Amino acid sequence: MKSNILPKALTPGQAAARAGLSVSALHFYEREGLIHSWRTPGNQRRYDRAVLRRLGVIKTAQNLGIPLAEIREKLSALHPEDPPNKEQWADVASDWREDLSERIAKLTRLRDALDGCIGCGCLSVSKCPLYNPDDKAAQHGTGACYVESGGEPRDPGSA
Amino acid sequence: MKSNILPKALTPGQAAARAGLSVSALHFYEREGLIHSWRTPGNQRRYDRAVLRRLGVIKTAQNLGIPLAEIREKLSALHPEDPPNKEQWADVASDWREDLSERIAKLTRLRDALDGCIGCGCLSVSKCPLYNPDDKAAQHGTGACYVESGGEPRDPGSA
DNA sequence: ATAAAACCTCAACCCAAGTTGAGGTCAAGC
DNA sequence: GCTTGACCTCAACTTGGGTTGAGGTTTTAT
Repeated sequence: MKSNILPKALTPGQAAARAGLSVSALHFYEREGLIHSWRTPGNQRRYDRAVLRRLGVIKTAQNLGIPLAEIREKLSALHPEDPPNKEQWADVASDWREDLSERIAKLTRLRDALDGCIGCGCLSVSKCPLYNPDDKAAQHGTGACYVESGGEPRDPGSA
Repeated sequence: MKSNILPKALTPGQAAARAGLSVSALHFYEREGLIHSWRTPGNQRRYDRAVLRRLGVIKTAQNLGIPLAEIREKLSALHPEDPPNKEQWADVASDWREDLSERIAKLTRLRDALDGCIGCGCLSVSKCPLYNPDDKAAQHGTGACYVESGGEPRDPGSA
């Protein structure tokens, strides 16, 4: 630690520590076009403090299972260095909000299904939604679709 | 399709089609000890119909981002071939239910945070929870922890 | 002035979760 | 009795998301 005043630029180590990531991950994200840095005369990376927000968003989104490619796409709406303006950010955020809501709904449906299973001894084939593929799914070929409810079937190749 | 009466044993192709998976995935799951089959005199696999439930559970859990290793662990509580009894199943299910609740809570926290961002123009560093790592996280070294709220810090090696 | 810590690039490796393909066998219909 | 499709094994490949290590440079602290 060299000082307590907020530095205007972050070294890789600082950025990594503050984002809770490894330096190699920062390199990786940069190669993948998710973040941006500039160099010192001695060729070392420096990051704008704004990178921390990007990293926060990246980490968070990843945590949700959103692949980096998709994160990059959403983030590409924001200028790589400039602080994003309100509109841009709002667009990204509301896009993700929808995504999030969908995921929440899906998990909630599943949890409810699981609740049913726990409570009712529904192993009797006819009621348990987790058991159901057995009886119903043969009709359209995909299993466990009760939890998808609107997702694309994703034909896995064989039949 | 050879007949409409429910067969007692499923061929790989049937099982795959009804579970919405590929045959190669079934092989893979079997190698990994998640499912079980027996062989015909001619060395071809046959699956008990109960495998469909297992596959449903596997697929569903995977959908939640639960890694196969963990799924295997939970499923190992169930006899590989016998229909699981109520208690066993309830144990597994309620375990997962908790997992699910946690994930839902996390996603919901994130969505709310995002909502705040959209509504309030909180790009001003001081309020936005997605922006916050910048200001707060330096205090304990991990970023974006507002959304973790209880997760382990997971020191990534450097500093 | 020098030693240590942090940094650089590049290539190779790791894991998970499968898929793909080669080369061969089994089973069903005509 | 033969062709066709489903099946078998085994090894290699794929993608995503990084990590590790070698070999060399820059920056910082004393």
